[in-house]
Amino acid sequence: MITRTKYSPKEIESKWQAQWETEQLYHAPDNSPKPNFYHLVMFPYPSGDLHLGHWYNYSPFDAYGRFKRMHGYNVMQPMGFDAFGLPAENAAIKRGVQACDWTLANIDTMRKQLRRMGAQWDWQREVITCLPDYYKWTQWLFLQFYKHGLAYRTKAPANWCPSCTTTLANEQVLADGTCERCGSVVTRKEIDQWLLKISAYAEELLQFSGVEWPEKTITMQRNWIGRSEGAEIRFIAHIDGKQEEIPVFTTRPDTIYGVTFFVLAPEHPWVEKITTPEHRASVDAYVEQTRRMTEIERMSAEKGKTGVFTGGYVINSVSGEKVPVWIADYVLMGYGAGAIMGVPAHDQRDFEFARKFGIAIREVIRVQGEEASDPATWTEAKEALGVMVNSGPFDGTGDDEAIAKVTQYIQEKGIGKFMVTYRLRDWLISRQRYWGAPIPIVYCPEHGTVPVPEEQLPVLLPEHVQFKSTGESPLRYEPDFLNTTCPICGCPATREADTLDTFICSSWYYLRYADPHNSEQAWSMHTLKLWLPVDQYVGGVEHAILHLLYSRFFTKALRDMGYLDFAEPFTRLYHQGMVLGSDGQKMSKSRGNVEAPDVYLDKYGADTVRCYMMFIGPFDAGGSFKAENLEGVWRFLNRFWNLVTDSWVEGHASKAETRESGAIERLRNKTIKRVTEDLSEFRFNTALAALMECNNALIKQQNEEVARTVTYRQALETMMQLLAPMAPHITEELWHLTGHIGTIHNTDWPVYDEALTHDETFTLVIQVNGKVRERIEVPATISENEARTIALANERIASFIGEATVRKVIYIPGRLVNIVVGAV
RNA sequence: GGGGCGAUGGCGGAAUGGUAGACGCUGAAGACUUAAAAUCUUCUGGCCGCAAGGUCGUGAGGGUUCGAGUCCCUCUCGCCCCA
Repeated sequence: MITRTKYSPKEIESKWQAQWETEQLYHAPDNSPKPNFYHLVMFPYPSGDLHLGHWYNYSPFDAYGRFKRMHGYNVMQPMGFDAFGLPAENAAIKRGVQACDWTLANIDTMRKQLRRMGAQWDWQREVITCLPDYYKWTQWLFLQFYKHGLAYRTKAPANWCPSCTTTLANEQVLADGTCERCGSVVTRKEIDQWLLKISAYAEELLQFSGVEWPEKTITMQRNWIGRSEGAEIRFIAHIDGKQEEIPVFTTRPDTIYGVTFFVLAPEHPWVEKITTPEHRASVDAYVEQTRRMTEIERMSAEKGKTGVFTGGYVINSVSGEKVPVWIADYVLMGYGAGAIMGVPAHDQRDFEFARKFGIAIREVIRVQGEEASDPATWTEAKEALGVMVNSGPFDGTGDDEAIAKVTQYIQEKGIGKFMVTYRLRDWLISRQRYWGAPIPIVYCPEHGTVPVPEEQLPVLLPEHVQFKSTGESPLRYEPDFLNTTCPICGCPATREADTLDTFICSSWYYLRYADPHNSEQAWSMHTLKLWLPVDQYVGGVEHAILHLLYSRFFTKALRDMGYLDFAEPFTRLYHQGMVLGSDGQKMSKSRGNVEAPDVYLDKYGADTVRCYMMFIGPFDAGGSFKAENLEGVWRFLNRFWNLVTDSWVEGHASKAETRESGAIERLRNKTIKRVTEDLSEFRFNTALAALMECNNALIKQQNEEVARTVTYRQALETMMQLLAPMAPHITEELWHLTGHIGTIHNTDWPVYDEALTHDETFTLVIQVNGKVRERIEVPATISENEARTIALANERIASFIGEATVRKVIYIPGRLVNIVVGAV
């Protein structure tokens, strides 16, 4: 016997959150007898505000984790903070606060907001990447990469803002190539920087064995890595009387006889040597002009080709022909060899270039069956494979063997070789920034680059620094930090003043969650074996390339170093969609369509907001946030609350069942099936719809006799359990109100009997020529013959058939009869 | 330019090749109320019809099929990724 009460989420939600926390209900122990399930969502940047996007992402995620928990798994669902990065530094510069204080205060706020969700976060495993007990191991990992030859330092171009006198991250350079802060044109500057050799894993990163990832994400990574097969061919240059070789990479060695010019990237070291004095001025000007441009601008197809002649020539080592050397910005230093052979007839970009500068276009590949034509009349390059023509000894070599034949020829002659190149470049990890993990390297005048010994880690980041706009890390102006001694000889030495890209921090956090408090190691093999790889990973598709590729690289590299024993970090991956403003546009302050969840939390409580997020639509599709639609979910939860409390107010259930009990039991089984299947497949919206339907059906009968049966109450109890993953507070409260002991979240997920998931009758649809003409309620057990007979005997149907001849009768069990009639 | 995804009522969205529009929002009418809110009931794709019912209808156009929102082809528009 209970008393009728009003659903007041405010009271029950904070009550249960406190209770769960006291019991540490959501801590996943390492030594559970249950099977472990590692359920991970991408950790947030601590902006200090848990916005609607987070709610949209985390609500269904948590519901799925709870669903797995009720299936008997020891679910580890950790939460942490990706806490290094620019916003903290900008806040520090702008408002004079310390980056560390700002970040930690934000984390406190967000932790509170995250608690209000009532999600099953395992707070005992929290990681915060900006704290020394975490970044100590980030630094340690860097040293392991260094030790294994996977980290190296070299001069690399960085985005440089001449007005702010600082380097910028790629993300800070706007699409038009200007600085996001001051609007000046960003140029490129060569600086000594650290890189990780991700390219060494290019080939393996193309493999995705054993992972269940969205196909499009796999494709995006494959395209990003950009494997291409071809040949390296060396061209001959005569410099200062000496014969030199310049290699180029081409995917089309079969077009070698079509080379009519040669292009070097403006940064190519040979530019200096090959340029003749009379072209020096124009070449220098062009190089300077190119330096001001971003790669995006350079590669832009709309821009039109530019370039200048160097005055120099190289010799095509296959044909022996002498061709002019140009420089042009469409050739990038970072890809291939930084030089290309220009084959205007069969490469569109070369074609455009040749047209613009009046360079000859020579056809050397002809698609079979095509007539010879004058390339001067072409409007575009012919890139298709074909038979070699105008190619000396190779004339007539066909499609399938042309590339192989030429490749073989150059290998034999020693003027080139088969080669695979990748678009993927090494990962530049130096940031001339303060708020990141210091790179644990010391520069000694005697011993050069010296790694900080592991036992001296962490290299602590000073908490109070001065910011100057010199374009260098602020750490360079912290003598206490910068000045140290050489670990080898003890002489005065300087520390590396750059910090690590924050993507390094997030490339291994999922490993640390397995063993977050280990002060001896980054993790122990033992705990890793318990939890890794991540069973289910949820996060935005915007990380399809960077974070997800870097993490895979880390995993593979660490496997090869012997620190772990699996090849892929995330077994199953799911991308949530994006939640939009009520106008269907991306939420942004400038559009004025930003919605803060807190308002709705105060009004409706977390359960309603959670459920609404799931009800918007398919999880991977995203959708518009519409405040008025919260009402629907709110009403549903209230109706459910009232139904349950009213039902139990009546006291004990009656012993006798009624005629309707069977239908209730069928409804219960049907609902279990629908919700189970929907949640397994991340279809939270339809799972809720099924529960709403069930609720509506039970409400219809709440004043009938059947409402006092054990069966009816059992249906309500099942509903509490089915709803529990999505609305954890209200269901927990009702579970206890209705006399249950212990948390609903540890109960076993309801099971259904397939036989009871179908009604005893169904609506048989009768069609004539595919048009629905009649619907008849028939027993589920009806035979085909009976169904046909009923259909043909039906009066209405007879009138539709009229005098026509019945040509065919199609019967779909459990659904319909279609009578196909033709003219008399 | 290439690749991918999508287009269903006033709105968000449901639909193993088989009853299009579940579920929810909005709107309308009614009940309760001094009144309002909340709640409850009924209706809510267009057109014709008093009704029964008919008819059209899933971006456009073709095709396959007894039957197409669903499969195939062409096109339009939108979003994402790559260039």
